[in-house]
Amino acid sequence: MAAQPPPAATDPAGGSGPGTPAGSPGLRERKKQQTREALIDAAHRLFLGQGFARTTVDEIASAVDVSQRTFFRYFANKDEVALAVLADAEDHFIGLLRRRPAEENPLRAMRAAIVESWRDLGSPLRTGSGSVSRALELLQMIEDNPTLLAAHLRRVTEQERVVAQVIAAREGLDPAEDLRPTVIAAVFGSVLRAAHLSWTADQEDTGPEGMIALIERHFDQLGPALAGDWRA
Amino acid sequence: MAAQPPPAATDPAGGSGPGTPAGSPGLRERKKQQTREALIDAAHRLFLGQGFARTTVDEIASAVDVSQRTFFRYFANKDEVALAVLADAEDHFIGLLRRRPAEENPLRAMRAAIVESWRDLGSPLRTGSGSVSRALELLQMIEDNPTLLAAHLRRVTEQERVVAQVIAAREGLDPAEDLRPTVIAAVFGSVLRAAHLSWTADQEDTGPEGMIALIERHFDQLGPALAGDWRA
DNA sequence: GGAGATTATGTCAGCGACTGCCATTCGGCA
DNA sequence: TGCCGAATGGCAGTCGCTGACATAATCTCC
Repeated sequence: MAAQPPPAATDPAGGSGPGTPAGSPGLRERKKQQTREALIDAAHRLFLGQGFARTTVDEIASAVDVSQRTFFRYFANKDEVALAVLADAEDHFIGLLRRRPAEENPLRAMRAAIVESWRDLGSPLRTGSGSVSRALELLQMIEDNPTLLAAHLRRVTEQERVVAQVIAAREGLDPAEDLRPTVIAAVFGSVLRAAHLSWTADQEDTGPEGMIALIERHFDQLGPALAGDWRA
Repeated sequence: MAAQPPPAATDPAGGSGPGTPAGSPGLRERKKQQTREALIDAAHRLFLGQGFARTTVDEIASAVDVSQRTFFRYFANKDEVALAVLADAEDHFIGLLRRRPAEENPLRAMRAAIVESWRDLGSPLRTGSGSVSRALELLQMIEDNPTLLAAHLRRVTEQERVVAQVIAAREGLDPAEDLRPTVIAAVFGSVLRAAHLSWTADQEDTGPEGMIALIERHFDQLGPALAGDWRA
């Protein structure tokens, strides 16, 4: 959904070439991944150091020693490089959701998948140690920057559409007919966002366990919140 | 929340001057409102006619015969002029929500307020007849434009925060302590957005009643969607 | 291992959004 | 009428982003 170079005009990355049997990526492919990651890295360093708005694309590009034009062939805009790692994490989550057992009801499946997803983010498997604390810094930065926040929310919304499709498929429903998948996906997104907000508000609990606990707390409020009289 | 000139640097509009006892707005004030509305009008005409991206700020400004610089004193960016009328409608909704009777439970209050709000939009009271069909065109345009959609979602999210505060106040709760207001506000936002999407998808039902019916249908799916097994 | 087809990269020119600065004009008010 | 503050205009400049074309690197196949 977002792991690759994306909306850029000529798409420098993209699946391993036509001839390559997907066995080994090939030199060209490896180089592309390399520059992509270098760009993300440099961008994050600069963003966190001097702020998103005060960092120009030229700075990022020359930090990696490529032209500005090349930067824009990897990322459609400045926002995208900032949100790239989150986008990757979201893709990972979707994969996990798809693999949840079919017997689980939708809400349980989503909850389990998101928890798994944060666990994985904390494990040493992921590239770049300290992904979790970096994620926190990123979320903080996003929350502080209107432009970034807008772009992030758009991404998240798009992801909700995908979640709705997955849920509908699991239950054998047509999303155009039955509103429940869409509604439940939206509700799920809401709970997540509320949890993210809490996480960035409290500066404590930076580990993945802290986030997981927060997510579960918010999930647990869903029933009570929807129940009739709160003062009862 | 967004009815006035906003985040612009020097804020050309703003409450009636210091000396003015708020009785009559004064010429200066009237002129400002006038240019503001003229800008919004011209912008919408151009956007709907030739597309958002293909309309330059210069075009909008010269259509109203003001300088580009002046445009940016009224609106912080091109997005804002496109979303201005929606922002006003949202403010109206918040006002209605505040006036709902205290006995209603939160979800009922929100549902009633949003329905009222759309009714009002359809009534001849509002400026510019055909506000509703214009709203539909706007939502369509927003949905088709990534940048606009992002900006819109940010606005909507900000509004959710306000809704959560209002709900918390109604129930005498502290939003920092009790997660329920935040969660329910988010859920409400989700339902609305899902309804908006349906509205722009189906091209029929352009009247306010069509939208109201859609909103209620989505609300009604909330319970079933959250209930355990969908196949039961 | 080299010719030729692909594809990534660099360079350049240009548009459009947005901002700071200063001069000018206009409405409010004594 | 004349002063004050606020709104406007004009201008120069930065930055994000794009199209077009030339160059250089990789890949493919013989």
